[in-house]
Amino acid sequence: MLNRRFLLVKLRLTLWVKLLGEVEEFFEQYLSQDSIFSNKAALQAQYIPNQIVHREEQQQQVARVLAPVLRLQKPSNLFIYGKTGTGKTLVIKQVLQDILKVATGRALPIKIVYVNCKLKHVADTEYRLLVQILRDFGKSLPTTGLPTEEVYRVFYAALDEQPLQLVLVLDEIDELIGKTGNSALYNLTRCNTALLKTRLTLVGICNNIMFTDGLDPRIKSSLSEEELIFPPYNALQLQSILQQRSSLAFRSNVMTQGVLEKCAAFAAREHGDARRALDLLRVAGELADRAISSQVLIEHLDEAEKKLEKDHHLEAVANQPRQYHAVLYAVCKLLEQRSSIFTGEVYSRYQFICSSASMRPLTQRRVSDILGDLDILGLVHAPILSKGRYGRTRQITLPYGAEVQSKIRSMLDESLALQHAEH
DNA sequence: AGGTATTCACATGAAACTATTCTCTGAGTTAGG
DNA sequence: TAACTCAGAGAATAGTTTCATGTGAATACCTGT
Repeated sequence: MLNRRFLLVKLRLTLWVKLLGEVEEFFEQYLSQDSIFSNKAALQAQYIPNQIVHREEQQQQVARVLAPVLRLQKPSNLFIYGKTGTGKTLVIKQVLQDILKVATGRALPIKIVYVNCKLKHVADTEYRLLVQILRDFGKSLPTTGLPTEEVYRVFYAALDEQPLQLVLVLDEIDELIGKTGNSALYNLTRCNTALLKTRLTLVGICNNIMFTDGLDPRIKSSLSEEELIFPPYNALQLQSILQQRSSLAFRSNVMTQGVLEKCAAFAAREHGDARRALDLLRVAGELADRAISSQVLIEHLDEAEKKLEKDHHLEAVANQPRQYHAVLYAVCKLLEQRSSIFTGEVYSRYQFICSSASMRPLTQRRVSDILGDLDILGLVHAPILSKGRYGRTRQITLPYGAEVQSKIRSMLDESLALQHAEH
């Protein structure tokens, strides 16, 4: 008995030492090879390059609209539309940076506040938005508990402490409206009537061009005194953007023929999203680096595309609450047997799963919403289908391959910790 | 044959409710002079 | 008497439930030829 144990321990130890040897060897090799990156940050979304290619015109226009601020006159409010990855945020940040540079040089009382309204629990409600802005003024307020009026009082007081030209940039403003309705924007657009010394200029950025349709016309007219649309990049433009960034990010001669072209083509297919193109290139670079290759090859790019898609799905699933997991699990289980299913079936399976995971089941109304949410997240495909006399429901399928599916299923298994096997 | 009424199985909207997190306020308690 | 503690009220917010209404096309039924 003791002998056997000894042998087992010895075996484990040798395995470990062997593994250690391999890992060590990998590290040695990794270090001996120079990284193919020279400045990886240049491929990240936050990076602001010195020159923004294919957006010169928009840059000029934004600058022209906001220029009066330097003469301490209030510029028109500006509204910017454009799909994700069309350079809206980049352009506005660049222009504001320049304005600030000139202003600080001449000690002009100009302040710029940038808020991303999408950030959950940070600036996605009227209250939180104000608190977030106030933080820029060095005032900290509780995250809850105060009446909104009180927060406004502090807000006005802080803004009016001394004469100031304030430019407030609200990125992804549609998120704010979606959640809180018109009131937040209405109050902000009317801010200038309540302020004595300070002038507030609003710059709204939004991905959804249809967004203003549901907006109160009064807000709409005051918010979009000037409008600017950012068109998507085409494949050629994406290519030159990638060219610019890759020359900053990678060492010379790292790119093989055709990688940038293919990368641009991938992204152009998805409505010209430059952010996605850069992500793709970065991941391809990382994969090449990890494989201790001295060049980024087409294979790395293909692999990167798969990895990005898989990571995107897995991350999205991991971030969902438990009830969403239960619904998704019901969908996965039912789709093991059939190619498409309907809401009612999902609900009854979901109830069963809830009982085996000892969770209190939600109502069908709520589950219907959850299915809609999962559809928006791209975790299920659930278009509404009318079956004539047999009713109207969602036809649900899964939009990803078997490999991702099984990963997701095991992730859900773990999260739900189902006691009795759910077959 | 062609028209229109019905029917199904949910989708969708609105309002109300619940639970959580947090601040503010004032009453009660305690410690120190 | 000042400092501290603690419960209760009030507010914002997220997540749900309840109730009511809407929806689109297959099918059933009716009408006129």
